[in-house]
Amino acid sequence: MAQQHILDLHGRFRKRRMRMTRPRRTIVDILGRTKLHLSAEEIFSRVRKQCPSIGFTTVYRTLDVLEDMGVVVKHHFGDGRGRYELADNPQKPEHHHHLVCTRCRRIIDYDDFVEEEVGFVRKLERQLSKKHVFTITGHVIQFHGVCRSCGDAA
Amino acid sequence: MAQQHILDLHGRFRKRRMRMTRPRRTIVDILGRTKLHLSAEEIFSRVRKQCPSIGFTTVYRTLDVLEDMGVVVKHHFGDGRGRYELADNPQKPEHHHHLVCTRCRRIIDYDDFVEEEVGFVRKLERQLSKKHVFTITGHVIQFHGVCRSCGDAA
DNA sequence: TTCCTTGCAAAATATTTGCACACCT
DNA sequence: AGGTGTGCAAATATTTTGCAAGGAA
Repeated sequence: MAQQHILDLHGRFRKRRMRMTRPRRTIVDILGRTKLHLSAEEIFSRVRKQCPSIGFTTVYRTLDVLEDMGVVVKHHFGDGRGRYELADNPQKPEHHHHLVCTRCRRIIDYDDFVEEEVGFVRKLERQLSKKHVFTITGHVIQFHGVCRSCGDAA
Repeated sequence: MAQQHILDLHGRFRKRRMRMTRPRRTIVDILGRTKLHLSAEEIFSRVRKQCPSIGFTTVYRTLDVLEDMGVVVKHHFGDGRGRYELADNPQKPEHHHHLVCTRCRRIIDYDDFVEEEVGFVRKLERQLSKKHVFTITGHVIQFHGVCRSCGDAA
């Protein structure tokens, strides 16, 4: 819950003339308590445990809103459904690059070589942006393959 | 059609105990004639112009097979549908990194700074692979933002 | 009290599967 | 002939929308 104060959700919602409601609080809370990248369905099932009256639709709508506000980040890892994480999760580094296991679908957030990588990406963005007259607002960097457990099992 | 000989589809299918059929030929042909990243539906609609009897299901099944064979690459650009391109398209460089316009959904294949980028990615892959005991088989690198036309219009 | 939010049911999208028939080799 | 490939319809899976009722400020 503490993080909710840090995030100042209430204030951020108010600025948008939006209300702080139980579903919204619950969803942010759940995202703040996991290191995983949850799908809407996974979030829904956890939400129901805390508050069975909340519907699936609300989960989707809330995630959209939170994404819009920059509170959550939505990812696509190639399994056909969106996955969400808190943009600023106290449990994770602020580096949204991933290793994606194509067997078990596990996602590993890596935080190695971040500085080199960030430096490289920034430079590349500057160059591409200029050359293609393209305003870059974000990027996706993923490495796909087989994780240790799946590799061992093989 | 010429490329079909280059690709030696017939032989590659035979090796898998699979047959060279009209739908398969047609779909590869269509992918070989465009620089775009077509969705299954877009491919289907082009297929029908050449051969109206081919069904949607066949398009999906064929694309799966071709992906499996390494003839086509499937991409996800965040709009909820898969998009396909020939892995070795004579019309495009062999570099599957993209700029994705979040307004008009246009995809720009860039081929600038490829050498630096490939070098960097290889190095990163080696390091990550070792550190996380993860066998890397591929990667996704995309930059999202607003393309020139959409930016001008704004 | 205002009007933002929500839940439910239904719709919209995207993709997959079962099955009988058609077609390569 | 024999097994692979295909079309159609139906099933899945995921996400979105209409609308009346509920709830935060």
